[in-house]
Parts: sequence; C-alpha cells; structure tokens
Amino acid sequence: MPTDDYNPADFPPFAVTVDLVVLTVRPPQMEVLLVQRNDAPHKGQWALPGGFVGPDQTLLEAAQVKLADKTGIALDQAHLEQLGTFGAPSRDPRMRVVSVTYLAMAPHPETLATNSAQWHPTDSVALETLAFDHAEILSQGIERARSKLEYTTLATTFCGSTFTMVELRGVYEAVWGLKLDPANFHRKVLASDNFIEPTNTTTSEGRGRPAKLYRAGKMALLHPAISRHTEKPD
Amino acid sequence: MPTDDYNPADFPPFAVTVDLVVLTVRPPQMEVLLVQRNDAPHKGQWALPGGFVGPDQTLLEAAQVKLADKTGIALDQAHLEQLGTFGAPSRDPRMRVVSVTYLAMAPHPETLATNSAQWHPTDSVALETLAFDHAEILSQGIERARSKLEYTTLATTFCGSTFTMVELRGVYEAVWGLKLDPANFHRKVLASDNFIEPTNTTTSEGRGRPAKLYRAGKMALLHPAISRHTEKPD
DNA sequence: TGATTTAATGTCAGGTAGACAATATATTGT
DNA sequence: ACAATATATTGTCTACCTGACATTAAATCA
Repeated sequence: MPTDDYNPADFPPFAVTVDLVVLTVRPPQMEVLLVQRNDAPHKGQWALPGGFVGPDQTLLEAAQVKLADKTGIALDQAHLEQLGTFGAPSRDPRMRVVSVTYLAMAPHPETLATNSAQWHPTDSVALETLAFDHAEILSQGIERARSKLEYTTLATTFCGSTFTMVELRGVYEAVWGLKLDPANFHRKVLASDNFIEPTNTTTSEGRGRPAKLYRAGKMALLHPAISRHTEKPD
Repeated sequence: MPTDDYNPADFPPFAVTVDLVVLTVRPPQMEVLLVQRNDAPHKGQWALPGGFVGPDQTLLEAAQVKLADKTGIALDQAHLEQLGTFGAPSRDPRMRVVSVTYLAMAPHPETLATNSAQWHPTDSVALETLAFDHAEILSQGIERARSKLEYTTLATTFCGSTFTMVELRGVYEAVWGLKLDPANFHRKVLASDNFIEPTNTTTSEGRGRPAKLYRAGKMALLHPAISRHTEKPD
C-alpha cells in the first residue's frame, strides 16, 4: 500500500449519522426512547432516534439537536456521551452510512416533543425487530449505563433536581434489575464525596417517616465502586 | 426540521478515516507509535498512524490493516478496541473528515514494518505539536489504557507469550507511572480468576532467584479492581 | 562459604462490605 | 388520644480485602 496522504476527496463518499440511546428510569424499570420508521428501509419497525450530521455541525451538536427535537429535554439536565461508531458496509442498503452513536441519560420527562417517539421498558424491547443494527447499539448503551453507575455518580442524572435516598436507590435497582440493601446503600452513598448534597428538607406527602431530600453533587468517580455483583437476598 | 428520512445521498459527503493509538510497554515507560507526515497539511509534524476507510471495509478491518501495515504485529497477539470518533467540521482543512479512532495494545515488537514510524515515550510526547486533533485522541487513548488496567486483565497483552510477575507489574508501573508493592501485587493477581496461568517453568538467566513464568489467562474483569490511587511509598 | 541479588511468602492492623437488628418519625384506624 | 402500621434511617457485627512491612527462598558472584 502506498503512503497515507491520499486526497480525501478521491475517496467514495460516506454519509454520517448520529443515533441516540436515550435512557430514563421510571421505577421499577429503565426505559428507552424509540421511534417508528415511516419510510423504507425498515418501514414500520422501531428504531433509535437519530439523523444525519449537518455540514457544519460537530458530532455532539448533532446529537444534542436530535435529543432536544425528540424529547424536549433541556440539555443542561441531561447527560450525553459518545457510545461508539458503527459502520459495517451493508448496515444501510441505500449507501455507505457510518453512525456515531450517543448515550443520553435524563429524568423521565412529563411529555414528549414528538408523538412518533415512545418510551419502551428496556427489558421488554424485542431486540430482533429493531431496524438496522440498532439492537447491537441499544445493548451496548444499556451495558454502558449499567457499568457507569458502578464507578461514577451519574445515577443522579436520572433523578429530578431533588430526590430521596430511596429514589436514588430505585435508579440503581431499575438499571441493574436487582434489589439492593437499603442500609448498606445509604451508608455507601453518604460516604462518597460529592455524590449528593443535603438540602435540609424532607418529603411531606405519603405514609411513613418523611425522607430527606438531596440534590446531585458534582460529577465524580467512586473509589471503590458500588458492586452490582452481589444482590440483596430477597 | 422535517422528518428523519432524508436520502443519505442528498447530504454533503464526508470522508471517513481510522486513526490508531498504538501503545506498547518498554519498562519503565509506555510508548506510542507516531508517524511523521510527509505531505500537507501539517507536513513534517508527528501524527497518529491511520488512513482512509475503504469502500468495502468495516471500520475494524480498516484499523486492523493499518496496524499490520505500520507495525507488522500479528493480529492475534494484539488487542484492538474502538476509542472514540472525532469529527469537528474544521479538523481537516481539505474537507469534512470524520475519524474513527482505535486503541491498540501489544507487546513491543523487535522491528517496525515502516521506517517512517517511530516509538515515542508517552510522557515525552510534545502534545501541542501533533497534527490535527491527535493530541486529544492520544490523551484519551492513554487514559483508556490506564483505566482498563484497573478493571480488566488486559495488561497481559503488553507482555510476550510468557512473562514473570515482575514483568507484569512492570507493565502496570509503566502505564500508571508509579511504583506498586510487589507483595501485594503478587497476592492480588494470583487471587484473580483467569488473570494468569502457571507454566511451571522459570527464568534461567540473570542474578538472583529465578522467577516463575506465567502465560495470560482468558480475558476477564477484575472484581474488585486493582487500585491505582494508592502509590507505594518510595 | 558467605555476601549479594532478586523472587516469593507471611503477618498484622485498619477499613469496607454484606447481613441483619434496632430505632425514628410520620400516617391511618379505632 | 393511642395503638398499629408504614417507611426511612441508624447501628452492630463478622468476614474479607488492602496496604505496610517483615521474613524466607533460591539463585549468582567474590
């Protein structure tokens, strides 16, 4: 093979898209946003929201625009990170398309900006019916979210501006699909610097002892991580 | 904005490249493979090896070809994983180029397939002189390698087919840039399932007690991780 | 043979996690 | 008002893991 310095314009053109795995938590389950395709290919099938990257957009900007379009979620209360890039030659029958995928995590919004989009519990999505290679992308997104809860304080991005310890634990239980010991969870979270901050207020409604309300601390890494490998015996 | 179902061919074309962060360990330091550019843009500057993705190549195949071209490293003894995708509109002055980057980890080879490529110690690379946005890519590659050593058994991919405990510890010390306690490291590694397997042979040459030789076990996750946050006091 | 070098193992105190018991503070029912 | 109940929070105890560091093992070299 010759040198590397080809002229880029000599090469066959690729189309570049962004696709989003948008996750929220509605205890006791985690949910993902899917849209139903109304054109070929894969017409009628469920797919991840996404679209083409504009000529002057960065990849992140394109993802942010798609997230706002589909959900109406404000950017400052959502977490958005790059997940991976998928570019098998035959993944789109129309032409060579490379998809840069992003993982979004946010509180569950009241309403959706689009009525073509819908929330689906992650554990009841029929992966094999998704369009393109979106099953693989969704699987990777879910696994990324699960592992990030282990070693970061990102779980708070699934909660509202304030939340109780039980709600935070509910996020972990929904994402991981298991039950955690309330006492040990409480101790571990409070022992972690910058995970949560007290608001000195409590919930008022409901039965039982009122729960203290917290707000998210600044994003941080957990040392050591919270283990998802030992489930509380039921 | 209208619906998502544009025809991909209607969009302005992107060029898609792969760029590689190829890391090896030559104790006491970690090294990265760089090539000197012999054409504009950034002529004469050091850059990550890479090139354009062919019309019928998957992204991984393109990365594998580039790795073999530049280093001659056999694919079965190297680890290759996707690192991230960079696509700022102005990152290449010639046209819109999206670069899918890969992280490669392998034993340090005897020779290089190309004489335009050279190994550089990672802690003495002048990041600000690298071409394009390769400084950011390299930084992310190094950080990925550092964190992966914490929670996987990937360190063995930097070693040859057999290695001693001291060599394996040398990998960690080179990548993390700190000293570890030999006794505690030894205990932790042996307690981890599938990390290493005994060969029941020892080194022969050199002074001192001969060291046992091990080979890599099958790739696994470490629970709990090896902490890089407590350095051995010197 | 004994000093030196390098590798491997042993010991012990402090901390963290998991299991589970106990207490605190509210609402609901009578 | 007072018990019963529901939910949230705190406390306790043991087992295990880590980090610090001391000791032993097995080779070479003078």
